[in-house]
Amino acid sequence: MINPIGNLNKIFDSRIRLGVMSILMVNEEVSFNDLKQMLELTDGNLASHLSTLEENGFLKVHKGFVGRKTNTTYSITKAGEKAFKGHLAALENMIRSMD
Amino acid sequence: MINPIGNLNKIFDSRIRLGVMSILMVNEEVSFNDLKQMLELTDGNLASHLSTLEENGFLKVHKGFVGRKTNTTYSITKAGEKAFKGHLAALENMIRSMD
DNA sequence: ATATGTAACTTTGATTCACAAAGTACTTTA
DNA sequence: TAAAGTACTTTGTGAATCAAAGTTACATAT
Repeated sequence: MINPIGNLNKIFDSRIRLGVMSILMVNEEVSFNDLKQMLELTDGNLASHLSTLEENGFLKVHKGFVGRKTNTTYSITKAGEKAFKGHLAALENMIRSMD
Repeated sequence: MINPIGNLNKIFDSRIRLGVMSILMVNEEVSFNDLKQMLELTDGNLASHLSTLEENGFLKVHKGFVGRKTNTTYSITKAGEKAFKGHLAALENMIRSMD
């Protein structure tokens, strides 16, 4: 591929999805509310980006409890990790291999 | 800023504008047609992204000739370089400073 | 002189995306 | 019982993306 942007993953063009993935790369499991606060998003906005990532098989959802309150957490899948690493590699490649 | 995506530049959410900038970071001057071929874009699509970058003061345009044919070239501005470097730093920060 | 070609756009129109705000269902705490 | 929290979904609006076609201006070939 000569085209320097051809290997970038379209899913990660979104800064929010990029942010979610980068958080999940270094944190095994993160709750909906923590993501919401870290990224300063409304519920609806976060939920829609999370479902895009889930539909693409990049993360998985765990519905549980903290004490008696519902608590949904998210973690990255193998496929998500692979795709995200691939995207970062493409970014690095684009930036450095141009000379 | 705690929010890991808060320092990303919105202009560079677009893969195409990211590609243009990364090309112009390492090539002093690049023609419209070269950009078009490198990024595999239609005229209109490239032109619109270029004008967004220009409106933001990130690149400048030189209208010249090659022999007798018109030849428009683009180069990065100081502001563009600064913004792009800032964006890359924010990306790196986001990816690495999360633990 | 006419037609064809090339460069660099602009315009148009359709589709998709992003986002806030409001609504929903369920539970919990005061 | 009322208020608040969790995790959504729905709705509506505006913005962004893109291909395709049209445009302007010059160049070259016939």
